[in-house]
Amino acid sequence: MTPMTPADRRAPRQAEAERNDRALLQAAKEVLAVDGAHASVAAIAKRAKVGIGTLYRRYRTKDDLFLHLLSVTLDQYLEAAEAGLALDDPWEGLAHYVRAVIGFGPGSLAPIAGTLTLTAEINEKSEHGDRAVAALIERAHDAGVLRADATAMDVELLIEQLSKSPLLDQLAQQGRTELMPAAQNARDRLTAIALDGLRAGSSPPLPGEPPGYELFSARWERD
Amino acid sequence: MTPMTPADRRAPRQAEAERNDRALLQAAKEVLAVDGAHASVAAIAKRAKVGIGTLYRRYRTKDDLFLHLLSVTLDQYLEAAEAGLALDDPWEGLAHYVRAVIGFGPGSLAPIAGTLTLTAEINEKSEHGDRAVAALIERAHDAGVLRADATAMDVELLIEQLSKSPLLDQLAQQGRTELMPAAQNARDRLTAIALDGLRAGSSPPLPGEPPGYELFSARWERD
DNA sequence: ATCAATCGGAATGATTCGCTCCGTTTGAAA
DNA sequence: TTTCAAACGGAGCGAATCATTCCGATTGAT
Repeated sequence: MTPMTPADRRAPRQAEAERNDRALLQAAKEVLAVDGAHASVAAIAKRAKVGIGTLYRRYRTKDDLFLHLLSVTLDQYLEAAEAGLALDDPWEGLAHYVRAVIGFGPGSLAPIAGTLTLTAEINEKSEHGDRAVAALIERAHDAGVLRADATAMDVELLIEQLSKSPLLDQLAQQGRTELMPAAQNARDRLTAIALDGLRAGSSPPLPGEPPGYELFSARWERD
Repeated sequence: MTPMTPADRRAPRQAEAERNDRALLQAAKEVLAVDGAHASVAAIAKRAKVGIGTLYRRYRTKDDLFLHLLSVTLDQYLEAAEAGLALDDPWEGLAHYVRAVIGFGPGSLAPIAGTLTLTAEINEKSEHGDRAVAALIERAHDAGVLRADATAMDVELLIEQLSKSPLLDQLAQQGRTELMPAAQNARDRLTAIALDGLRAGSSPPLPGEPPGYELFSARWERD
Protein backbone atom coordinates (compact mmCIF):
# COMPACT_ATOMS: atom_id res chain seq x y z
CA MET A 1 0.00 0.00 0.00
CA THR A 2 1.19 3.48 -0.80
CA PRO A 3 2.63 5.29 2.16
CA MET A 4 0.77 8.40 3.09
CA THR A 5 1.91 11.56 4.76
CA PRO A 6 -0.51 12.97 7.37
CA ALA A 7 -1.39 15.84 5.03
CA ASP A 8 -2.41 13.34 2.37
CA ARG A 9 -4.95 11.51 4.51
CA ARG A 10 -8.30 10.95 2.84
CA ALA A 11 -11.23 12.48 4.69
CA PRO A 12 -12.57 9.72 6.91
CA ARG A 13 -16.01 11.16 7.67
CA GLN A 14 -16.68 12.74 4.34
CA ALA A 15 -20.05 11.05 3.86
CA GLU A 16 -21.44 12.47 7.08
CA ALA A 17 -20.17 15.91 6.15
CA GLU A 18 -21.96 15.78 2.82
CA ARG A 19 -25.20 14.68 4.42
CA ASN A 20 -24.92 17.52 6.90
CA ASP A 21 -24.37 20.00 4.13
CA ARG A 22 -27.53 18.94 2.34
CA ALA A 23 -29.46 18.97 5.60
CA LEU A 24 -28.22 22.50 6.30
CA LEU A 25 -29.37 23.83 2.93
CA GLN A 26 -32.76 22.15 3.26
CA ALA A 27 -33.17 23.46 6.80
CA ALA A 28 -32.15 26.95 5.74
CA LYS A 29 -34.81 26.90 3.04
CA GLU A 30 -37.50 25.81 5.48
CA VAL A 31 -36.59 28.23 8.25
CA LEU A 32 -36.30 31.11 5.80
CA ALA A 33 -39.77 30.35 4.53
CA VAL A 34 -41.24 30.62 8.01
CA ASP A 35 -39.12 33.32 9.60
CA GLY A 36 -38.24 35.45 6.59
CA ALA A 37 -35.25 37.71 6.88
CA HIS A 38 -35.17 37.22 10.67
CA ALA A 39 -34.23 33.57 10.36
CA SER A 40 -31.48 32.76 12.85
CA VAL A 41 -28.52 30.44 12.41
CA ALA A 42 -29.42 28.68 15.64
CA ALA A 43 -32.85 27.81 14.25
CA ILE A 44 -31.33 26.55 11.02
CA ALA A 45 -28.75 24.39 12.80
CA LYS A 46 -31.40 22.98 15.10
CA ARG A 47 -33.72 22.07 12.23
CA ALA A 48 -30.81 20.42 10.42
CA LYS A 49 -30.03 18.51 13.63
CA VAL A 50 -26.50 19.78 13.49
CA GLY A 51 -24.33 21.76 15.86
CA ILE A 52 -23.76 25.44 15.27
CA GLY A 53 -20.07 24.74 14.96
CA THR A 54 -20.73 22.43 12.05
CA LEU A 55 -22.61 25.16 10.25
CA TYR A 56 -19.78 27.63 10.71
CA ARG A 57 -17.11 25.20 9.58
CA ARG A 58 -18.84 25.05 6.22
CA TYR A 59 -19.94 28.65 5.80
CA ARG A 60 -17.88 31.59 6.93
CA THR A 61 -20.93 33.72 7.79
CA LYS A 62 -24.70 33.61 7.77
CA ASP A 63 -24.78 35.58 4.52
CA ASP A 64 -22.41 33.04 3.02
CA LEU A 65 -24.90 30.29 3.72
CA PHE A 66 -27.73 32.28 2.19
CA LEU A 67 -25.74 33.10 -0.92
CA HIS A 68 -24.91 29.45 -1.39
CA LEU A 69 -28.55 28.50 -0.97
CA LEU A 70 -29.50 31.12 -3.52
CA SER A 71 -26.93 29.78 -5.95
CA VAL A 72 -28.02 26.14 -5.82
CA THR A 73 -31.67 27.19 -6.01
CA LEU A 74 -31.03 29.15 -9.18
CA ASP A 75 -29.32 26.05 -10.57
CA GLN A 76 -32.49 24.08 -9.89
CA TYR A 77 -34.63 26.69 -11.58
CA LEU A 78 -32.47 26.64 -14.69
CA GLU A 79 -32.48 22.87 -14.77
CA ALA A 80 -36.28 22.82 -14.58
CA ALA A 81 -36.57 25.34 -17.41
CA GLU A 82 -34.30 23.31 -19.64
CA ALA A 83 -36.17 20.12 -18.83
CA GLY A 84 -39.34 21.93 -19.87
CA LEU A 85 -37.79 23.04 -23.15
CA ALA A 86 -36.76 19.44 -23.78
CA LEU A 87 -40.40 18.36 -23.80
CA ASP A 88 -42.03 18.36 -27.22
CA ASP A 89 -45.42 19.73 -26.18
CA PRO A 90 -45.11 23.50 -25.62
CA TRP A 91 -47.84 23.54 -22.98
CA GLU A 92 -46.51 20.56 -21.08
CA GLY A 93 -43.08 22.16 -21.19
CA LEU A 94 -44.30 25.32 -19.54
CA ALA A 95 -46.47 23.41 -17.08
CA HIS A 96 -43.52 21.25 -16.11
CA TYR A 97 -41.44 24.30 -15.29
CA VAL A 98 -44.22 25.87 -13.25
CA ARG A 99 -44.89 22.69 -11.29
CA ALA A 100 -41.22 22.02 -10.72
CA VAL A 101 -40.39 25.46 -9.37
CA ILE A 102 -43.44 25.49 -7.14
CA GLY A 103 -42.54 22.05 -5.85
CA PHE A 104 -38.93 22.90 -5.03
CA GLY A 105 -39.97 23.93 -1.63
CA PRO A 106 -40.86 26.74 0.61
CA GLY A 107 -40.95 29.56 -1.79
CA SER A 108 -39.19 32.43 -3.32
CA LEU A 109 -35.95 33.73 -1.92
CA ALA A 110 -36.50 37.28 -3.12
CA PRO A 111 -37.21 38.65 0.38
CA ILE A 112 -33.74 37.71 1.59
CA ALA A 113 -32.05 38.49 -1.70
CA GLY A 114 -32.77 42.13 -0.96
CA THR A 115 -30.66 41.95 2.19
CA LEU A 116 -27.61 40.41 0.53
CA THR A 117 -24.85 41.74 -1.68
CA LEU A 118 -25.17 39.48 -4.68
CA THR A 119 -22.16 38.02 -6.39
CA ALA A 120 -21.56 38.33 -10.13
CA GLU A 121 -21.99 34.57 -10.42
CA ILE A 122 -25.47 34.74 -8.95
CA ASN A 123 -26.53 37.62 -11.15
CA GLU A 124 -25.37 35.70 -14.18
CA LYS A 125 -27.27 32.57 -13.16
CA SER A 126 -30.37 34.65 -12.63
CA GLU A 127 -30.19 36.15 -16.12
CA HIS A 128 -29.46 32.77 -17.65
CA GLY A 129 -32.58 31.37 -16.02
CA ASP A 130 -34.66 34.31 -17.16
CA ARG A 131 -33.66 33.70 -20.75
CA ALA A 132 -34.66 30.04 -20.55
CA VAL A 133 -38.04 30.92 -19.08
CA ALA A 134 -38.61 33.56 -21.76
CA ALA A 135 -37.99 30.92 -24.43
CA LEU A 136 -40.42 28.55 -22.72
CA ILE A 137 -43.11 31.18 -22.72
CA GLU A 138 -42.50 32.43 -26.22
CA ARG A 139 -42.82 28.87 -27.50
CA ALA A 140 -46.13 28.44 -25.67
CA HIS A 141 -47.39 31.74 -27.04
CA ASP A 142 -46.42 30.80 -30.59
CA ALA A 143 -48.23 27.49 -30.25
CA GLY A 144 -51.31 29.35 -29.07
CA VAL A 145 -51.67 27.31 -25.88
CA LEU A 146 -50.83 30.09 -23.43
CA ARG A 147 -53.36 32.90 -23.16
CA ALA A 148 -52.10 35.72 -25.36
CA ASP A 149 -52.48 38.47 -22.78
CA ALA A 150 -50.29 36.74 -20.16
CA THR A 151 -46.69 37.91 -20.21
CA ALA A 152 -43.55 36.31 -18.86
CA MET A 153 -43.79 38.62 -15.85
CA ASP A 154 -47.33 37.41 -15.18
CA VAL A 155 -46.17 33.82 -15.20
CA GLU A 156 -43.15 34.49 -13.00
CA LEU A 157 -45.22 36.42 -10.48
CA LEU A 158 -47.82 33.67 -10.44
CA ILE A 159 -45.13 31.13 -9.74
CA GLU A 160 -43.74 33.21 -6.92
CA GLN A 161 -47.19 33.62 -5.47
CA LEU A 162 -47.77 29.88 -5.43
CA SER A 163 -44.30 28.80 -4.46
CA LYS A 164 -44.58 29.92 -0.85
CA SER A 165 -47.11 27.87 1.05
CA PRO A 166 -48.01 29.30 4.46
CA LEU A 167 -49.88 26.11 5.20
CA LEU A 168 -46.98 23.78 4.49
CA ASP A 169 -44.55 26.06 6.29
CA GLN A 170 -46.65 26.17 9.41
CA LEU A 171 -47.25 22.43 9.47
CA ALA A 172 -43.53 21.82 9.00
CA GLN A 173 -42.71 24.07 11.91
CA GLN A 174 -45.30 22.43 14.13
CA GLY A 175 -43.96 19.04 13.16
CA ARG A 176 -47.37 17.86 11.98
CA THR A 177 -45.81 15.55 9.43
CA GLU A 178 -48.90 13.38 9.18
CA LEU A 179 -50.82 16.26 7.57
CA MET A 180 -48.15 17.26 5.12
CA PRO A 181 -49.02 14.84 2.28
CA ALA A 182 -52.58 16.16 2.34
CA ALA A 183 -51.26 19.72 2.30
CA GLN A 184 -49.00 18.90 -0.63
CA ASN A 185 -51.97 17.50 -2.50
CA ALA A 186 -53.98 20.60 -1.73
CA ARG A 187 -51.19 22.73 -3.13
CA ASP A 188 -51.05 20.61 -6.29
CA ARG A 189 -54.75 21.30 -6.78
CA LEU A 190 -54.18 25.04 -6.53
CA THR A 191 -51.36 24.77 -9.04
CA ALA A 192 -53.67 22.93 -11.42
CA ILE A 193 -56.29 25.64 -11.03
CA ALA A 194 -53.76 28.36 -11.75
CA LEU A 195 -52.38 26.55 -14.78
CA ASP A 196 -55.94 26.18 -16.02
CA GLY A 197 -56.31 29.93 -15.77
CA LEU A 198 -53.19 30.40 -17.85
CA ARG A 199 -54.40 28.27 -20.74
CA ALA A 200 -55.64 29.94 -23.85
CA GLY A 201 -59.42 29.90 -23.97
CA SER A 202 -62.52 32.02 -24.06
CA SER A 203 -61.61 34.13 -21.06
CA PRO A 204 -62.17 37.80 -20.37
CA PRO A 205 -58.98 39.78 -20.93
CA LEU A 206 -56.68 40.43 -17.99
CA PRO A 207 -57.20 43.79 -16.31
CA GLY A 208 -54.88 46.75 -16.72
CA GLU A 209 -51.51 46.89 -18.37
CA PRO A 210 -49.01 44.02 -18.38
CA PRO A 211 -46.55 44.40 -15.50
CA GLY A 212 -43.19 45.89 -16.41
CA TYR A 213 -39.84 44.37 -15.74
CA GLU A 214 -39.00 47.06 -13.21
CA LEU A 215 -41.21 45.25 -10.72
CA PHE A 216 -38.93 42.27 -10.83
CA SER A 217 -35.63 44.06 -10.80
CA ALA A 218 -36.60 46.37 -7.93
CA ARG A 219 -36.74 43.40 -5.61
CA TRP A 220 -33.16 42.34 -6.04
CA GLU A 221 -31.70 45.73 -5.33
CA ARG A 222 -30.03 46.43 -2.02
CA ASP A 223 -32.15 48.60 0.28
CA MET B 1 -73.39 76.05 29.74
CA THR B 2 -73.60 72.90 31.80
CA PRO B 3 -71.08 72.76 34.59
CA MET B 4 -68.61 69.94 34.19
CA THR B 5 -66.65 68.00 36.78
CA PRO B 6 -63.07 67.20 35.76
CA ALA B 7 -63.95 63.53 35.33
CA ASP B 8 -66.67 64.49 32.90
CA ARG B 9 -64.43 66.38 30.53
CA ARG B 10 -64.87 65.41 26.90
CA ALA B 11 -61.73 64.09 25.28
CA PRO B 12 -60.15 67.05 23.53
CA ARG B 13 -57.82 65.17 21.17
CA GLN B 14 -60.09 62.33 20.32
CA ALA B 15 -59.73 62.74 16.56
CA GLU B 16 -55.98 62.30 16.66
CA ALA B 17 -56.35 59.26 18.88
CA GLU B 18 -58.69 57.62 16.40
CA ARG B 19 -56.41 58.34 13.50
CA ASN B 20 -53.55 56.82 15.44
CA ASP B 21 -55.57 53.73 16.19
CA ARG B 22 -56.32 53.15 12.53
CA ALA B 23 -52.70 53.78 11.62
CA LEU B 24 -51.60 51.27 14.23
CA LEU B 25 -53.84 48.52 12.91
CA GLN B 26 -52.79 49.18 9.33
CA ALA B 27 -49.12 49.25 10.32
CA ALA B 28 -49.51 46.04 12.31
CA LYS B 29 -50.98 44.33 9.27
CA GLU B 30 -48.12 45.46 7.04
CA VAL B 31 -45.34 44.60 9.45
CA LEU B 32 -46.86 41.22 10.22
CA ALA B 33 -46.98 40.46 6.52
CA VAL B 34 -43.27 41.11 6.17
CA ASP B 35 -41.87 39.89 9.48
CA GLY B 36 -44.30 37.15 10.39
CA ALA B 37 -44.54 36.08 13.99
CA HIS B 38 -41.31 37.94 14.82
CA ALA B 39 -42.88 41.32 14.14
CA SER B 40 -41.82 43.75 16.87
CA VAL B 41 -43.90 46.44 18.50
CA ALA B 42 -41.15 48.96 17.81
CA ALA B 43 -41.41 48.25 14.07
CA ILE B 44 -45.18 48.60 14.17
CA ALA B 45 -45.09 51.89 16.06
CA LYS B 46 -42.45 53.26 13.73
CA ARG B 47 -44.43 52.33 10.62
CA ALA B 48 -47.53 53.94 12.13
CA LYS B 49 -45.45 57.04 12.86
CA VAL B 50 -46.51 56.88 16.48
CA GLY B 51 -44.64 56.61 19.75
CA ILE B 52 -44.39 53.30 21.51
CA GLY B 53 -46.20 54.81 24.46
CA THR B 54 -49.18 55.56 22.26
CA LEU B 55 -49.39 51.95 21.22
CA TYR B 56 -49.30 50.73 24.81
CA ARG B 57 -51.92 53.18 26.01
CA ARG B 58 -54.38 51.60 23.60
CA TYR B 59 -53.37 47.95 23.89
CA ARG B 60 -52.28 46.35 27.13
CA THR B 61 -49.85 43.99 25.42
CA LYS B 62 -48.58 43.02 22.00
CA ASP B 63 -50.93 40.04 21.93
CA ASP B 64 -53.81 42.36 22.70
CA LEU B 65 -53.04 44.37 19.58
CA PHE B 66 -52.85 41.24 17.45
CA LEU B 67 -56.13 39.90 18.80
CA HIS B 68 -57.83 43.19 18.00
CA LEU B 69 -56.40 43.16 14.48
CA LEU B 70 -57.63 39.62 14.03
CA SER B 71 -61.08 40.60 15.20
CA VAL B 72 -61.55 43.56 12.86
CA THR B 73 -60.13 41.56 9.97
CA LEU B 74 -62.66 38.79 10.52
CA ASP B 75 -65.35 41.48 10.49
CA GLN B 76 -64.14 42.60 7.08
CA TYR B 77 -64.17 39.05 5.76
CA LEU B 78 -67.72 38.51 6.90
CA GLU B 79 -68.82 41.79 5.42
CA ALA B 80 -67.29 40.86 2.07
CA ALA B 81 -69.02 37.48 2.08
CA GLU B 82 -72.38 39.03 2.79
CA ALA B 83 -71.86 41.64 0.09
CA GLY B 84 -71.13 38.76 -2.29
CA LEU B 85 -74.31 36.96 -1.29
CA ALA B 86 -76.24 40.18 -1.92
CA LEU B 87 -75.23 40.10 -5.58
CA ASP B 88 -77.68 38.33 -7.86
CA ASP B 89 -75.16 36.60 -10.10
CA PRO B 90 -73.72 33.57 -8.23
CA TRP B 91 -70.39 33.78 -10.01
CA GLU B 92 -70.01 37.51 -9.50
CA GLY B 93 -70.89 37.01 -5.85
CA LEU B 94 -68.11 34.52 -5.33
CA ALA B 95 -65.67 36.55 -7.40
CA HIS B 96 -66.47 39.64 -5.36
CA TYR B 97 -65.66 37.85 -2.15
CA VAL B 98 -62.40 36.48 -3.51
CA ARG B 99 -61.30 39.86 -4.86
CA ALA B 100 -62.29 41.68 -1.70
CA VAL B 101 -60.46 39.39 0.70
CA ILE B 102 -57.35 39.37 -1.46
CA GLY B 103 -57.50 43.14 -1.66
CA PHE B 104 -57.80 43.72 2.08
CA GLY B 105 -54.12 43.79 2.35
CA PRO B 106 -51.04 41.89 3.17
CA GLY B 107 -52.40 38.49 3.64
CA SER B 108 -53.62 35.85 5.92
CA LEU B 109 -53.18 36.13 9.66
CA ALA B 110 -53.10 32.39 10.23
CA PRO B 111 -49.37 32.31 11.00
CA ILE B 112 -49.79 34.56 14.02
CA ALA B 113 -53.12 33.10 15.04
CA GLY B 114 -51.23 29.95 15.99
CA THR B 115 -49.23 31.90 18.57
CA LEU B 116 -52.22 33.47 20.29
CA THR B 117 -54.83 32.24 22.72
CA LEU B 118 -58.00 33.01 20.83
CA THR B 119 -61.03 34.49 22.52
CA ALA B 120 -64.49 32.98 22.25
CA GLU B 121 -65.61 36.05 20.34
CA ILE B 122 -62.98 35.49 17.67
CA ASN B 123 -63.79 31.82 17.31
CA GLU B 124 -67.41 32.69 16.83
CA LYS B 125 -66.65 35.29 14.19
CA SER B 126 -64.48 32.80 12.37
CA GLU B 127 -67.24 30.20 12.25
CA HIS B 128 -69.78 32.79 11.21
CA GLY B 129 -67.59 33.79 8.29
CA ASP B 130 -67.03 30.17 7.28
CA ARG B 131 -70.77 29.62 7.07
CA ALA B 132 -71.23 32.64 4.81
CA VAL B 133 -68.45 31.49 2.49
CA ALA B 134 -69.89 27.99 2.36
CA ALA B 135 -73.21 29.46 1.26
CA LEU B 136 -71.48 31.52 -1.41
CA ILE B 137 -69.74 28.46 -2.80
CA GLU B 138 -72.77 26.20 -2.63
CA ARG B 139 -74.76 28.75 -4.59
CA ALA B 140 -72.05 28.91 -7.26
CA HIS B 141 -71.91 25.12 -7.46
CA ASP B 142 -75.66 24.86 -7.82
CA ALA B 143 -75.63 27.41 -10.62
CA GLY B 144 -72.93 25.39 -12.37
CA VAL B 145 -70.52 28.31 -12.68
CA LEU B 146 -67.88 27.01 -10.27
CA ARG B 147 -65.97 23.95 -11.39
CA ALA B 148 -67.60 20.98 -9.71
CA ASP B 149 -64.42 19.44 -8.36
CA ALA B 150 -63.34 22.57 -6.46
CA THR B 151 -64.38 22.51 -2.80
CA ALA B 152 -64.76 25.32 -0.28
CA MET B 153 -61.38 24.37 1.13
CA ASP B 154 -59.82 24.71 -2.32
CA VAL B 155 -61.25 28.19 -2.67
CA GLU B 156 -60.19 29.27 0.82
CA LEU B 157 -56.68 27.96 0.34
CA LEU B 158 -56.46 29.69 -3.03
CA ILE B 159 -57.51 32.95 -1.42
CA GLU B 160 -54.93 32.56 1.30
CA GLN B 161 -52.29 31.82 -1.27
CA LEU B 162 -53.07 34.97 -3.22
CA SER B 163 -53.75 37.26 -0.30
CA LYS B 164 -50.13 37.53 0.77
CA SER B 165 -48.09 39.38 -1.80
CA PRO B 166 -44.35 39.18 -1.23
CA LEU B 167 -43.88 41.78 -3.93
CA LEU B 168 -46.21 44.36 -2.40
CA ASP B 169 -44.87 43.69 1.08
CA GLN B 170 -41.31 44.22 0.01
CA LEU B 171 -42.05 47.38 -1.93
CA ALA B 172 -43.99 48.74 1.03
CA GLN B 173 -41.10 48.08 3.35
CA GLN B 174 -38.64 49.68 0.96
CA GLY B 175 -40.90 52.68 0.61
CA ARG B 176 -41.02 52.33 -3.16
CA THR B 177 -44.50 53.82 -3.29
CA GLU B 178 -44.18 54.82 -6.92
CA LEU B 179 -44.12 51.16 -7.94
CA MET B 180 -47.01 50.04 -5.79
CA PRO B 181 -49.86 50.83 -8.19
CA ALA B 182 -48.18 48.73 -10.84
CA ALA B 183 -47.69 45.94 -8.33
CA GLN B 184 -51.36 46.17 -7.36
CA ASN B 185 -52.34 45.87 -10.99
CA ALA B 186 -50.05 42.86 -11.41
CA ARG B 187 -51.75 41.23 -8.45
CA ASP B 188 -55.17 41.90 -9.93
CA ARG B 189 -54.08 40.10 -13.06
CA LEU B 190 -53.04 37.05 -11.07
CA THR B 191 -56.37 37.09 -9.27
CA ALA B 192 -58.14 37.17 -12.62
CA ILE B 193 -56.10 34.21 -13.83
CA ALA B 194 -56.90 32.23 -10.70
CA LEU B 195 -60.61 33.03 -10.91
CA ASP B 196 -60.52 31.89 -14.51
CA GLY B 197 -59.12 28.59 -13.36
CA LEU B 198 -61.98 28.24 -10.89
CA ARG B 199 -64.70 28.69 -13.49
CA ALA B 200 -66.55 25.65 -14.72
CA GLY B 201 -65.31 24.60 -18.14
CA SER B 202 -63.68 21.86 -20.10
CA SER B 203 -60.77 21.41 -17.75
CA PRO B 204 -58.94 18.27 -16.68
CA PRO B 205 -60.06 17.20 -13.21
CA LEU B 206 -58.10 18.40 -10.20
CA PRO B 207 -55.49 15.91 -8.95
CA GLY B 208 -55.89 13.78 -5.84
CA GLU B 209 -58.56 13.97 -3.20
CA PRO B 210 -60.25 17.18 -2.07
CA PRO B 211 -58.48 18.64 0.97
CA GLY B 212 -60.11 17.88 4.30
CA TYR B 213 -61.15 20.40 6.88
CA GLU B 214 -58.49 19.22 9.29
CA LEU B 215 -55.96 21.18 7.24
CA PHE B 216 -57.71 24.37 8.11
CA SER B 217 -58.41 23.73 11.75
CA ALA B 218 -54.88 22.54 12.46
CA ARG B 219 -53.58 26.00 11.76
CA TRP B 220 -55.56 27.73 14.46
CA GLU B 221 -54.51 25.42 17.24
CA ARG B 222 -51.99 26.49 19.79
CA ASP B 223 -48.60 24.89 19.35
C1' DA C 1 -54.00 80.40 32.05
C1' DT C 2 -55.34 75.88 33.24
C1' DC C 3 -55.09 70.92 33.10
C1' DA C 4 -56.78 66.44 31.67
C1' DA C 5 -55.79 63.87 27.75
C1' DT C 6 -52.65 62.38 24.77
C1' DC C 7 -48.28 62.25 23.00
C1' DG C 8 -43.06 60.50 21.96
C1' DG C 9 -39.32 58.03 23.19
C1' DA C 10 -35.41 57.11 26.77
C1' DA C 11 -34.58 53.56 30.10
C1' DT C 12 -34.72 48.73 31.69
C1' DG C 13 -34.02 44.01 32.33
C1' DA C 14 -34.69 39.88 29.80
C1' DT C 15 -33.93 37.60 25.74
C1' DT C 16 -31.85 36.45 21.38
C1' DC C 17 -28.43 37.33 18.02
C1' DG C 18 -24.13 35.95 15.11
C1' DC C 19 -20.07 33.98 15.94
C1' DT C 20 -15.77 31.92 18.40
C1' DC C 21 -13.64 28.45 20.88
C1' DC C 22 -12.71 24.15 22.60
C1' DG C 23 -13.29 19.51 24.45
C1' DT C 24 -15.32 15.14 22.51
C1' DT C 25 -16.24 11.57 19.04
C1' DT C 26 -15.26 9.01 14.96
C1' DG C 27 -13.05 5.59 12.11
C1' DA C 28 -9.41 4.55 8.60
C1' DA C 29 -4.54 3.70 8.75
C1' DA C 30 -0.70 1.76 11.09
C1' DT D 1 -4.89 -1.94 19.65
C1' DT D 2 -3.23 2.54 19.23
C1' DT D 3 -3.06 6.77 16.84
C1' DC D 4 -4.71 11.22 15.12
C1' DA D 5 -6.65 14.24 11.43
C1' DA D 6 -11.18 15.35 10.54
C1' DA D 7 -15.52 16.33 11.81
C1' DC D 8 -18.54 16.98 15.54
C1' DG D 9 -21.77 19.56 19.31
C1' DG D 10 -22.73 23.23 22.00
C1' DA D 11 -21.26 26.52 26.02
C1' DG D 12 -20.16 31.12 26.20
C1' DC D 13 -19.35 36.08 24.64
C1' DG D 14 -20.36 40.80 23.54
C1' DA D 15 -23.62 43.16 20.80
C1' DA D 16 -28.22 43.82 19.38
C1' DT D 17 -33.05 43.56 19.96
C1' DC D 18 -37.08 42.43 22.53
C1' DA D 19 -41.60 43.84 25.21
C1' DT D 20 -42.81 46.84 28.50
C1' DT D 21 -42.64 50.82 31.87
C1' DC D 22 -42.36 55.51 33.02
C1' DC D 23 -42.26 60.29 32.64
C1' DG D 24 -41.64 64.96 30.79
C1' DA D 25 -43.47 67.59 26.74
C1' DT D 26 -47.43 68.96 23.90
C1' DT D 27 -52.07 69.97 22.83
C1' DG D 28 -56.35 72.42 22.81
C1' DA D 29 -61.06 72.93 24.84
C1' DT D 30 -62.46 75.35 28.84
